[in-house]
Amino acid sequence: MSTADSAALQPMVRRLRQLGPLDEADVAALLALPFRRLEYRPQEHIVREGDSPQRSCLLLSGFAFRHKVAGNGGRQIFSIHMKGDLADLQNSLLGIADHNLQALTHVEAALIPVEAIRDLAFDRPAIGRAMWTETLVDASIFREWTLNVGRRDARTRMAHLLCEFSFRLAAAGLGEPCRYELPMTQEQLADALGLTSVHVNRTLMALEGEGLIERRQRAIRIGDWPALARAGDFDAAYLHLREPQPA
Amino acid sequence: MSTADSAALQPMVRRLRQLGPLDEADVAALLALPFRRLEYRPQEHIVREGDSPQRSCLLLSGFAFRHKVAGNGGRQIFSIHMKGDLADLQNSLLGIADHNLQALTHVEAALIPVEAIRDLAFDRPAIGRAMWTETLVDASIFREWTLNVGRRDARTRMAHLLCEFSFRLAAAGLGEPCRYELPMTQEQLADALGLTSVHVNRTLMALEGEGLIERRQRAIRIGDWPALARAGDFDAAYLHLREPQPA
DNA sequence: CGCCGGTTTGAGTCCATTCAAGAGGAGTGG
DNA sequence: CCACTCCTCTTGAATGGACTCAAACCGGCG
Repeated sequence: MSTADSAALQPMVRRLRQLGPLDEADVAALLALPFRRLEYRPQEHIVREGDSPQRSCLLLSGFAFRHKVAGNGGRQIFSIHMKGDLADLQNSLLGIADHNLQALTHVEAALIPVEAIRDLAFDRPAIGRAMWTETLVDASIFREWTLNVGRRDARTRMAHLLCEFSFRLAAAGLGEPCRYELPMTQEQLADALGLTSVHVNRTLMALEGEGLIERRQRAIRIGDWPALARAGDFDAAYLHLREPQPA
Repeated sequence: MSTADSAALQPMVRRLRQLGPLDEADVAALLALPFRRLEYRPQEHIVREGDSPQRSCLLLSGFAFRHKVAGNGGRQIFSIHMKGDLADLQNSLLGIADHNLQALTHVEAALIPVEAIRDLAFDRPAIGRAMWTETLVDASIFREWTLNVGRRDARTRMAHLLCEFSFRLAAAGLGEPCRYELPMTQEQLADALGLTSVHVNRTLMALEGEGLIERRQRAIRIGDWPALARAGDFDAAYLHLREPQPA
């Protein structure tokens, strides 16, 4: 456990400040949290369903995803996490993990003891409020994904995901909204959208054919943001961000 | 605003105690919360997407549901709420509602000012923790529903919903787990499962044909709980309850 | 060079949808 | 008490969006 390089936790401060105001003492307390740095390789599990983790995971770089596997073998991805996200904050309160958290790319993480998080959340109301809000925004994203999977067709789902990802990358300070690297295989996209990888492929080809996006490998370029947002039935309200909307 | 009949808030205490330990002072503080009683008729909106509600809604009797409507007109229901649930606790922290809360049946509710809830949550850690946990369990249910809609076939989805409902009714102290009144039309079931009402009907008929359930109007009898749970790929872990499993 | 994971494409199938019509039940008003 | 209406449930037939199976292609890498 180390508090040496406390500036390492800066991405968390940035993220929490999007969710609620923090004063300097709050920030200092956050940066003083004890943590342990750890790296994960692509596909490596960070938390497994059934675990009782004693640390919560802050992402410092790379991408991770949460998912669950149904009895028939089907996998459903619930969310993609990026720099600054407290990807399993819920495990600080719920004793037992009800789903998996897995690295999507190479990941650098800071693991923070759950008691330290809990104590801080209840000692400093502004921090507690921001953290609680973080989990509420998570829930809002889950609802939107349920709507996506339950009531939208493949084309709309795909466009919606591309918009969300663009939006959140920009909010996390990771590059321009209209040109980014999608860190997922088409099979992983399928598991996020409730489709098969074959159909994801056809859908991407179709979106490209319509001129809504361009692709080179996994690099995405959004030609016409408003058009893609329309195609994806995308309204960023559910992300509860205060950042200005991209282009 | 009244604190007269403070025993009215008892169902909330019962529910929060399933989520975390509360001492007598906590319970007294909860029961002393100011609130206003209000009734809603079936289909009446309690909170609308875009609202900024100043009260949170505790259900005293009846059922309510949360949902959102996609651009194509499709509606997705995210959860069903019952006696004791704080159905829009999230609106105490997020300024603006991102989805609708609507009465399913006739509803009696206690509306509690959001500042009173926030103050209590941060003054009394045990209460704050239980409330935060309530929203985390909500999120867990959303994830399970995403999995349901994204990766399970109609039969499995339907069986899963029947199991969840049975389970939660029992936990809320509303009757036996194997015989209950499902307070939804088949169209509402369809919107919860990401199906059409026609297919919901065929699916229910099929489940009945297999002998997994019996129906009379909307009354459901579960003949063989373990069999239905198997058919529904149901594992109650995601509800994070401590109650004993029914039969 | 040859493997390997990921992507692309084709053809046939199926689960759920759509469209449509009829039956059942509860409530209302004459 | 019956006729009428409205809503929900039920059933049938045809359609379609996404799936399955399978093969070929591609780029990166040892």
